[in-house]
Amino acid sequence: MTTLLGVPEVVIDRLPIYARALAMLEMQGRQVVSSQELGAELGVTPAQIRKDLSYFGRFGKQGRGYNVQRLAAELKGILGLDREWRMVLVGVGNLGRAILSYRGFAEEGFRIVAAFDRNADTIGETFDGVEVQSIANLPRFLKDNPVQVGIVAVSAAGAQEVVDTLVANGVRGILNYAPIALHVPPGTRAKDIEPVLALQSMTYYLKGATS
Amino acid sequence: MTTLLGVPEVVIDRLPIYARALAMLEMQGRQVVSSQELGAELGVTPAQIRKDLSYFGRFGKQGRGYNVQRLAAELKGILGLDREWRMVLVGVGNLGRAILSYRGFAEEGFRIVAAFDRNADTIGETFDGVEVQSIANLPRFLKDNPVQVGIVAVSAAGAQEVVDTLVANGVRGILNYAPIALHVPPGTRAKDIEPVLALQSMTYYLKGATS
DNA sequence: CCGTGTGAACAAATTCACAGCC
DNA sequence: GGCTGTGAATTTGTTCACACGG
Repeated sequence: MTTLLGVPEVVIDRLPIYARALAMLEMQGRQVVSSQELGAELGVTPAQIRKDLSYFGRFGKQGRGYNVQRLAAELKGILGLDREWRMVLVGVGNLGRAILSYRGFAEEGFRIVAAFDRNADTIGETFDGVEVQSIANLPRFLKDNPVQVGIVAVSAAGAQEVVDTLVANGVRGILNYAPIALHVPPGTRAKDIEPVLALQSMTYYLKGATS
Repeated sequence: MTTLLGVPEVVIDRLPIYARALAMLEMQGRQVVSSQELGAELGVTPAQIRKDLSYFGRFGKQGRGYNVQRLAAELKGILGLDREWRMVLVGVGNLGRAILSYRGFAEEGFRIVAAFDRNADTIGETFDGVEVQSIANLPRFLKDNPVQVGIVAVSAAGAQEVVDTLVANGVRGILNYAPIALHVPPGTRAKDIEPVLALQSMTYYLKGATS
């Protein structure tokens, strides 16, 4: 039981995985689950689940396990998933359009409220109900509208400048699809979505295999 | 200096980041770089870079640093990026189509050689030069063609079955876009691409912020 | 004098193992 | 008897600090 501010980031990164599994169990009508079962499902040790949860409280009952509905709700609360989050997308090329059409964000309460691009051909067009604005409008938009997360889907060359604009206008969460290491000030969170990097480390292990 | 088989996975996961930065420096015509500079660029300590590299050899020169071209080539060799990798895509919905149209894979030597879906309306259509086949063809295709990686872009409900088919037919690398924890046997590598999970842990830190 | 490579020191994360409660 | 919650033990990963070569 450490102070709330001191929860290791690896723990925080696992909580959404637990939350997702619990939501699934909840849908299946499951009432109770043990750390044993949850761990088997997720490929995690039961002790790790119990330890992770212990940072935030005592949610289980000895001899029984965890109430699925209760724990699911607790985790949502801890993570801040009991509210809607507003995001802007910057970069509406191929990748940006795919992001706009992806239903998974909205389903989990992450709403893309505006999209920006610098390409004159794209500005003014509408994709999945979002009209693309000039990137010149981005600072004003951020001043006038609450936005918590910026999705960066521009090229590596343009990404840092976009991030600087987002950060300068109060956006403290960045979801980065550009293939570059971003620089963000303390207090800002950036997460990289990098399928190519994932493949490039996987190949190390596949090298030795047949085929 | 540990045995090659014992390199920690976290180290392997960082190598592609180094490789990418070095490729960039190389394009800029840079000859030499120190762990200091590289670390500043990537937000990593110089000691960590040196330690990571020391698992594989001695690539630097005291007092000088690393030859950019040489180190870039070494890392590519270590990771197995000096060859082409063949992948199949399973699931050609919205997400699958976005993956097919993504140029980033091919640019780094990862080629999607076939795509499969179970939806009769989609089978036979062509996206970005790849014709969609019935998922019933998947086992035969894998027997007849060398494929190292399977990209899973089906729903959570269908993902495990797809993975089982891939694994049963010799695919040892899985790039998973489905929002579920997969079960794979030892010797198989699975990596999850999960933008929603990334957002859901980010919100923990954003909760307290203004706006 | 600069920067690598690396044991040694340290810090972080995971797992163990068991007391306590249902 | 079953399973949580948690200190203690262990393992894993990171950083230090310096001998050595250029």
